[in-house]
Amino acid sequence: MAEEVKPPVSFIEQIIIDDIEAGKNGGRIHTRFPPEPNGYLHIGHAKAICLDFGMAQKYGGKCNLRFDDTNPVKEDVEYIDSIKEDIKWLGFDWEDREYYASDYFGKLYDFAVDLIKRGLAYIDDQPADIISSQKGTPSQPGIESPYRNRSVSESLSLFERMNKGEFDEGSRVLRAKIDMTSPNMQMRDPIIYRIIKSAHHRTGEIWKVYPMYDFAHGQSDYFEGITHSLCTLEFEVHRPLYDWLVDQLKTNDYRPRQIEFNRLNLTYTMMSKRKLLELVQESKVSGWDDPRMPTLCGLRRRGYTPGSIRKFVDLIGYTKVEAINDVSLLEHAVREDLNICAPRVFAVLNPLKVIITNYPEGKTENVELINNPEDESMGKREIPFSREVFIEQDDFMENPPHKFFRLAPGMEVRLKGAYIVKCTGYKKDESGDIIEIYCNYDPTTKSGESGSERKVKGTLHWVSAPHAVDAEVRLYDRLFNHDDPAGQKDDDYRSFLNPGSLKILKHCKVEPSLVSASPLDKFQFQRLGYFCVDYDSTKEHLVFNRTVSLKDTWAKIHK
RNA sequence: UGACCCAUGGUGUAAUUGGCAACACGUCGGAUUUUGGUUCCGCAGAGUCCUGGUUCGAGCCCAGGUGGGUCAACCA
Repeated sequence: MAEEVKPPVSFIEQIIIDDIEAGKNGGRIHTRFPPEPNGYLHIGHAKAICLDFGMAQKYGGKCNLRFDDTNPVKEDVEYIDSIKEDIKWLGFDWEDREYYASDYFGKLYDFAVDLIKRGLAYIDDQPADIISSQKGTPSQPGIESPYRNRSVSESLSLFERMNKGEFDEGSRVLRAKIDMTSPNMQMRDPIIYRIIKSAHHRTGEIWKVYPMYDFAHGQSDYFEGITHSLCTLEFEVHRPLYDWLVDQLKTNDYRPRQIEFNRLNLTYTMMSKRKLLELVQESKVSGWDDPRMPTLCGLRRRGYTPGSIRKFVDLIGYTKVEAINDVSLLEHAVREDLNICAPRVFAVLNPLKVIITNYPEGKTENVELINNPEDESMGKREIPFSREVFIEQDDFMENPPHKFFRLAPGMEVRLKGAYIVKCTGYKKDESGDIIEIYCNYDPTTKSGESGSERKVKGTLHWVSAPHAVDAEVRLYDRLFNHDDPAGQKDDDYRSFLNPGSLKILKHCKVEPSLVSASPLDKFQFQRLGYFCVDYDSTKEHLVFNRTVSLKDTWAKIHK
């Protein structure tokens, strides 16, 4: 019937398809994901991971994991495990191809020596500020260093002595000899090696000189046989340098190609590693895995599924436009995923006691409930029902507005899975707060039995009071109340922190089946939202995190 | 006195490469529903940043503007 609509491919995927057809690099597809081990992965990295691993997977290629560890002062082993865990969690596998830029320090050093010998690199003895001032500005050409034309043998011996530790950090650098008048600043004799005397997490004290990013990345791609080196837009101006270096290195037809795509930006979210670190250090959040953080460990703790993140990334696509994606699309992706896989349970966040006055005292009966109407194979369960139940405070109003399909004096509702009840009265305390509701139930209306056909407007979730289990529920909302918290020149992002981003509810009542739940288990609290068990949770003290609320048409109408 | 990149409904992407601007999310209606969820149906919403040019025909090609972004770390 329906026309076969071929799913659109991104411009990058189109290039890959074309390259395969043209037989470029022997028709091979080989990508890499190159994180720097200096922080935790966030959802922006997930976008890159899905592309790097996804393209390899789809086109019968491979994707390497390569830690870009060229700067020992900023990087640490501590991050390596978390990065690997997050990639696996997302559902990708680098098999045995776990590499480090530091694996290539020897080859890189040799290549640098080779460039010096070919007159394409030289040692500059000037300090950083002088080199910087000679670089010119984007609109003015730079001027050449007085050391630019020193002899090959002098550069060679200085480079060797730099690596032996004979000189102080910052006293000399190795520069590629390209073009100080290039309109592209990256080509104005870029620094390719600098002296660093800190120990490296993998190579220890062996090296005293370390390659810069530009001198490591493209060559590492080349050494690994990468065909498509995918990175974000800000590296676009580095591409001529990437190509220049590959040109000096290549010996046959093979060459890696750098292609840039747009970074992920999300509304009400901040993606800068540095600022996220500040939030952690200033205790604005509980840590890198605070459920409000856009880190993968934060999203995981919040209850996001790997599938929902992949789905989201798939939805937003890859282009060269600097876009800001709406978080509501991410939320849509989790709801869609969780709707299929999360079992439904009853939990009352703000309990209000209902006494069913005509129900026998001391009686308990079990009622049967479907675990997930979207998936029959998830089966059924029984929960206890009795004379006293808790309902949500929001589900009762003394003076209800039009179209309020819940409980109010004289009104009838169904307690889902159990009986239809009618409100006969209520009690207030001295301060006027409603503390108890009285109802009559209709014994002929039990779910599944003949009298249950009768329709009522509203259906409420509930928990039997004597059987209820206490739980703590953490309600999370967006961390910032500005849709672009980091993009405001005149205001610090901290001024946009949402004071209501975390509300802790201590005395929630949940159905007894939940005591056996373990951390990261996901549920739909019926009529409320999706929740998952927090790491802090124990059998004695249950803790749930709200992943995302259900869509709430009533709240919207009523706003 | 620069170079490079980008510009399509509110948002994100498409458009068989020059042939009636489509999809998703969101919004707004309606149906179904023992979740005000889900599902289903439907409406509204852009004539493709501007000005010219080429062409029978331009979102797509060309020229010139405008607007936005990136580049001046011994960071990646």
